[in-house]
Amino acid sequence: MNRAEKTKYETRAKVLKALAHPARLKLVDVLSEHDEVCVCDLTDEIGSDMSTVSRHLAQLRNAGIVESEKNGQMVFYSLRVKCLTSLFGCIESVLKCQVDDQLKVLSE
Amino acid sequence: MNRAEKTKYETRAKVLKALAHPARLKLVDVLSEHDEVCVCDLTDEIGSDMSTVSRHLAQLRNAGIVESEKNGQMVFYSLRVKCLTSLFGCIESVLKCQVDDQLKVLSE
DNA sequence: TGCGTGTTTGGCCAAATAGGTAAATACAAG
DNA sequence: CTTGTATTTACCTATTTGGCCAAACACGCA
Repeated sequence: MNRAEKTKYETRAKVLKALAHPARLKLVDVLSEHDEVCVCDLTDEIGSDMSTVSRHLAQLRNAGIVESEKNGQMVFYSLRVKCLTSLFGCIESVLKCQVDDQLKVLSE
Repeated sequence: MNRAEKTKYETRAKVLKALAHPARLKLVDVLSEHDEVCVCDLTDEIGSDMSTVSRHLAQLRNAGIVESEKNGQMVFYSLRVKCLTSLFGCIESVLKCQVDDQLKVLSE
């Protein structure tokens, strides 16, 4: 891998890494169903400490997946990318393959 | 998050985690351009130790993204999922947003 | 059987990640 | 200015990850 290629895959990996955590996937899911959600509400959805949720959100923001806007003493997060549905569709098809494997093994 | 929801996001995260590494993204890219590739050739492409590449491939296989078949003393890997192009398209659009941000900052 | 090659695995270490508590910051209201 | 609420950050600890080397395996071939 040369320099350019390396950075290409590194930047892609950075985005995927930001998504590769159950709590952050849930956050993206919740945000895809609402326009803007404050950290306190997201904290309720996740069920972890608010500091933990805040850090997860910061990771998503660093990756360019969400953006935040302050309003009074609250911070509202929203999705920046709308294509995540197709992405999750792909993930699901990977999972479907796995299920098929299971069934295949059981029927042998 | 209840039990069912939790496992749902955990399984999804597992797939994303398997993809979230530059070397593994490169592997997927190479495999998407060929039918079957042996570990030795993939090792040349990545430029790491063969043991390292082997472990990366094992992770992709555990996630259901690739499959392997032994032929003689060589092991050939191939992609199981064909929709990864659309997935990478989505990643690229996230990256494009980031570039737009950069330009916006520079023009201010 | 023994040798050479391709692949995987075990052991180890350095670095990154996740999550909690507590402290710091920001803002609104009195 | 002080108090209370929302959010982020600092610090600490436990766990996971990535990578290399060496050893183990698996197979083809003499």
